[in-house]
Amino acid sequence: MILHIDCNSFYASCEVSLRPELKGKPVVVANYNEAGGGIILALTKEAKALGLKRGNPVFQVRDVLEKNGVVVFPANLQKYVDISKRIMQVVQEQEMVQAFHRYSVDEFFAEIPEMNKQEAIDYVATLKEAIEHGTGIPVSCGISVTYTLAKVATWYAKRFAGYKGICVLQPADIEKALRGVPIADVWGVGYRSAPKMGRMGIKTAWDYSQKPQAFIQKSFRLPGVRTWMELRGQQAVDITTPPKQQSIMHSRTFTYMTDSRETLAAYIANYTVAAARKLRDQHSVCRSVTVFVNTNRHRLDLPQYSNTATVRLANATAGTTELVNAAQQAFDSIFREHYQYKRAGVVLSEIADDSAVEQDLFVSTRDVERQRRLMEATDSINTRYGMDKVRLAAQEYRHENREPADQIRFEPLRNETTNIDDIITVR
DNA sequence: TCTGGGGTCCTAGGACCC
DNA sequence: TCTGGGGTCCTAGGACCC
Repeated sequence: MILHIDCNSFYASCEVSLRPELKGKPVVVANYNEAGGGIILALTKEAKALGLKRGNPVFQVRDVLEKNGVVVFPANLQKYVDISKRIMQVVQEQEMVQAFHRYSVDEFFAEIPEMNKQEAIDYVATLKEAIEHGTGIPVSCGISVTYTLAKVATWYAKRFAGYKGICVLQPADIEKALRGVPIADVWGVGYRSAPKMGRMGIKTAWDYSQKPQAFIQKSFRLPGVRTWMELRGQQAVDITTPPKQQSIMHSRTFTYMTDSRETLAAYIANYTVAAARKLRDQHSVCRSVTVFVNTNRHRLDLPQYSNTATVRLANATAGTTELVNAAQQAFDSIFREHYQYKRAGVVLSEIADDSAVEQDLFVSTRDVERQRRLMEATDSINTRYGMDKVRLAAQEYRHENREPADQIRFEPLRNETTNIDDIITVR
């Protein structure tokens, strides 16, 4: 049987677990942005009760936030990853858990032995209690025979208080359960396919599962067939993640639009430096560098332009200077004057282990070694004294002189899991 | 004024080959 | 010049996930 564990309002729960006095209060986590906040990423149920939703731009809901004294935290991914790993530890200490996977920062899958419904509920209740006691994070659990059905079970566990956060779907329960789930809420069905399915008369997960396979194949291709099989109780999804990441991205939406080539080039350099650092931290090298730029897609009154360019390197590398050079080259090939740019980013791909670097005939091993030592030195200086204390000239740029926005109040950024100065005190 | 960031997988179609 | 039939490889873009 497949067990799915889903953390409730994960980012918000993390903040509340470190600030217990906020329990029962409306709390949201939003990504921080100097212009007045980005979008809401997670909210407690008290915040949901105020009508707030995931994805709301902060500026649109500031009145609701302020009037109700909602506590707003800036998103702190590293902290959430740390807490996620602690949850993983707790689960792995439990008996009978096999093939355990962390699917995402807030979701886990495991296999558990066959047992009857009541035994499964009792077993998972113990596990759920261990997680909540060990980390302070409330979770919902679903159990069924495939990954997709286990997620359907969790969908019920979250929605109906009667389940107390645990729902088991046995084969006999599946038809009734699928009849109650809108097709758009099924794992693997996104915002593009759901309306298309609606026009075909597919309203629920059950409707989908009853279509002929050939029809599904023709309309929704392989991913659609996998979802179809899973809903019919046959495992078709592989959730094991590749051991190494295949691409590393760093991108940002700017506070203000800019048409300046120099400013954009400096941003690109910064993003490349950040991505290269991530690459080295996982002991990898990459062979291609992709740069993209976008204008503001919400400003339909302005001319739109989006483009992307990839530069393939002669040799895989993790050296900042080489990667920045490649990124600048890619950027130069797609930059166009007179557009108001709003977003840009860098993607490193064709990633491999740094132990298996092919040697370039034309670069001496001495140069490679010097480059490696330079990266080690800059990384350790920047780790100790702060980001970008040592940087490339290409990263410099003039800050645009703009009035700071009338900002909503964010909680101070605290790193309780990684910074000794921020550690919590327990009495 | 202000609208996120980081990923994976699949496939159609172009560009080649004989 | 055009025509057919049989392939392979690559890549941009779409769709999905959190």
